[in-house]
Amino acid sequence: MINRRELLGKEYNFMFSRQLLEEIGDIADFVELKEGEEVIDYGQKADFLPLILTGALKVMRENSQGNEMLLYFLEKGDTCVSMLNCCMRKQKSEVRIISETDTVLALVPTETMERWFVEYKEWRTFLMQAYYERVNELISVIDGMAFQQLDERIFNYLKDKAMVLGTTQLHITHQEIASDLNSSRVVISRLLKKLELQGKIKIRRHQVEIIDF
DNA sequence: ACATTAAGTGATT
DNA sequence: AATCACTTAATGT
Repeated sequence: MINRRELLGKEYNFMFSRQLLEEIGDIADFVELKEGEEVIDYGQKADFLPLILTGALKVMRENSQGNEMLLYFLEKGDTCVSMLNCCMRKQKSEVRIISETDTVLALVPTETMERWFVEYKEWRTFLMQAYYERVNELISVIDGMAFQQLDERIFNYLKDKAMVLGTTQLHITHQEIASDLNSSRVVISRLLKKLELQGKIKIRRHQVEIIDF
């Protein structure tokens, strides 16, 4: 087991009172995930809400034919509000969540969460804020799909990814980009080449470096 | 040396 | 922007 209090304090000190931090530390289930491990799958139910202490998660969405794409990343200090439906209202998950990096989560049981909602103003504020941020994020996802050219989407995707990973050197294949954006490898390769010619990125095998942040 | 996987190219829809 | 068919390059066994 790890220094859970220290980890908690690091991201949530300014958000939560000492008392609430204590409660989280006592009650939440702290889990460590390796990169690529699944938090929840489509159709699953959950009875917890994850607070992200370190690392990042990616939230995926798929259609009935099994085409899957990335919705957005979640970082330390975030929580996954799309799981609120899932755990509070006993709904099945509409998304799949996977760890993008090694990650530490604090899983808060539903009942506890509901009690906190009554007892702690900061907790209400936190959830409302998280909700607000996700709605905005989703709107930009829609903008991307509806109004942007694919090359813009790729570039934004790369910048997002660089942001959550904290590096401009991304270890990624063209196929992986294609999967996340629900496109095909061939067109990704061509558009990456175009972005490179524009001086925005640098392409190496298994790697894309962002130049023009 | 051979197989596998990633990436590049031209043509077509 | 997607798909097909094919080539080339890099990497693992």
